[in-house]
Amino acid sequence: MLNLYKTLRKQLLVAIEKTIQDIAPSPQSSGRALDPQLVAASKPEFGDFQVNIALSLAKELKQSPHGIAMRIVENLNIDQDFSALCNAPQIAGPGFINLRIKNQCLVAEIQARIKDKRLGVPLINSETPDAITPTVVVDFSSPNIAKEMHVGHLRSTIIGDSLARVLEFRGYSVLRINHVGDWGTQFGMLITHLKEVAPEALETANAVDLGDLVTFYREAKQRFDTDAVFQTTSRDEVVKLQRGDPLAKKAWELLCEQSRQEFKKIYDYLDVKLSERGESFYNPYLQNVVDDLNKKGMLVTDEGAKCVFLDGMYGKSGKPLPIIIQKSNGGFNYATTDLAALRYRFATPPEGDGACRLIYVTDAGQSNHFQGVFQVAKLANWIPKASRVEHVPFGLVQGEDGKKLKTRSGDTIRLRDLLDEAIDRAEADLRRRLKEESREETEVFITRVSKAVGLAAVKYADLSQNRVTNYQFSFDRMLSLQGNTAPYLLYALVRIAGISRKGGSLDIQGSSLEFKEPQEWALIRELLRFDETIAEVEEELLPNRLCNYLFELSQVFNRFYDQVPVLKASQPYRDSRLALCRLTADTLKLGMSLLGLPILERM
RNA sequence: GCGCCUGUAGCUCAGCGGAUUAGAGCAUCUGACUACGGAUCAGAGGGUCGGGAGUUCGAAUCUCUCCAGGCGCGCCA
Repeated sequence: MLNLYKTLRKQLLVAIEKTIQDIAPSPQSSGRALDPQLVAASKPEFGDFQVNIALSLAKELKQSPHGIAMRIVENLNIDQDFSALCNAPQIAGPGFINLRIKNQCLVAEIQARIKDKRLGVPLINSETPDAITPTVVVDFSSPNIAKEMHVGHLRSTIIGDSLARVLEFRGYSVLRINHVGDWGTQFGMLITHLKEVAPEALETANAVDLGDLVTFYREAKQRFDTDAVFQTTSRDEVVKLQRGDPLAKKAWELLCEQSRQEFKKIYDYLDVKLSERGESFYNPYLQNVVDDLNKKGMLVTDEGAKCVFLDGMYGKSGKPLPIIIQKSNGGFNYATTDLAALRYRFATPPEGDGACRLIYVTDAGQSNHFQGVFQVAKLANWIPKASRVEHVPFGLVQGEDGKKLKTRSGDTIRLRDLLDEAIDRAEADLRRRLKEESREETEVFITRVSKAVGLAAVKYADLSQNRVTNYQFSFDRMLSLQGNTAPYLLYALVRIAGISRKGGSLDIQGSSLEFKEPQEWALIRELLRFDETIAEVEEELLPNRLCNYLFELSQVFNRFYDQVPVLKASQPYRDSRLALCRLTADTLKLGMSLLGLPILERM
């Protein structure tokens, strides 16, 4: 109902302006930015929208809020366009103005949706088709080379993918960047260690498999933490790599390629598309970061490292906390890379992405880091005007014990295993159900449905929570097929497909719709909320808002389905109800596809 | 110690500064299959929105403070 909202807002502004002039005519009071405080009604019985401005104007105009509300309503009633849109406004409580959209307008909206594949969601450039398509960078997933993806990567991957899908649907040119960890000290560690224990891995492709690499990595990490000599050798190895040493580079390429193959399997499985552009990509730009910061006088050499000190950032013992741009041995680290990446993403093509918005989907533990990086970028004037840089943090994945699942010490659930188990459980559940209902289905059907249900359940469990909070990882909860879960949404879809199979054509033109049941009107209102939900997700980058909406839509639909007959109804109700079914299915399908969830007709 | 985040029903969580009953789901209890798939629907019980203060006509929501938990805090990313 975004377009109705906009229209109403305009009409309200006129009426409020007039009201202010009536009560307290003054040159200052006109022409300023007024907020009509038009919001969705807090309860269905209050209508569709409520206007709250009378209460805040009361003090300023020294009149009762109720009186002001009455005058606003009078002025609204003069407007014939308004009267065509809304029933007579009601004043409630101290001075709220309740608005209810006329039924015929709601029906017209529904008719428009039936013909609109975008279901009311406008394209970003729909009003200015000649404008350049704005580019948004979504930086997500970003596993580390030589490590296996674990449940922590799942959050970044799924959330990032969903945000990218929403932005793409809105018409942005989205760069899905996989900022893989392929360039840090970890590499020095690994190469140094492999030189000793498995030199063939550095010369021959696929000499060891990823599982072994993970073990080597773990060993290397342990040596790094305990052995000072190994530490220095490792760091120097990184510097060699960063300076382009051919042997180090060759070893590095082999390791990357091996990991890449493994990552791809997971991404294909999850139906996630990404462009790999790891940290190493920005290597040629690192020195510039140092030089430019130096020119701007922002660098301080401290204990041999080149640092930026920011106001208000202190470490353990109250000492100012630096952001290290170049290490004492000449190497660069992640702040430098992130700064180089930020510049590249804003820079105009071809030597940059020309983005207007940067979105980083990483765990909340990196909040401080990004805050620092963004602040340095701001001070250095590297963030163009009218552009946005956002860290999209998400909480930890905790074990049943409430503690963080360790990523480096080894006790991690492999992502692949998690997904497989989800699918296995979905399959067992499906087979049990088939037996109970004496249904016969082919193995192909069972495999396909289990995979879709399992993966959808895992994804949805993650997406449906506010990403900021930690979440306790639990197979049982994740895979539960009851309540606010993917299977519930899928089931609503399956029911509609069932109606269609039983002879209800969903190919409705919707030229003569007629509704009479409250369950129909509730469903209509719910369907029309889709566009504002998408707008919200685009702005706040919270996919759980879309999940909530789809769940509520499914609930409202199930109520309608349960209480209002469709196929047995007489015309014109039968076709009108079929139109609602069709629109519900379209909305669910589109919404679920924006979450990256698979869709089924039968389950 | 400092910084960031979180604290809402037994459990998992929604909640856009607004209306005498703060919402879902799970779990518990009670109903509904001669029905378009019951993986559903109707209903019940269950809350000092961590504590306190402040701003406001109005606070779960904004500010401050305290308490509890999580994460981070110099050359890992």
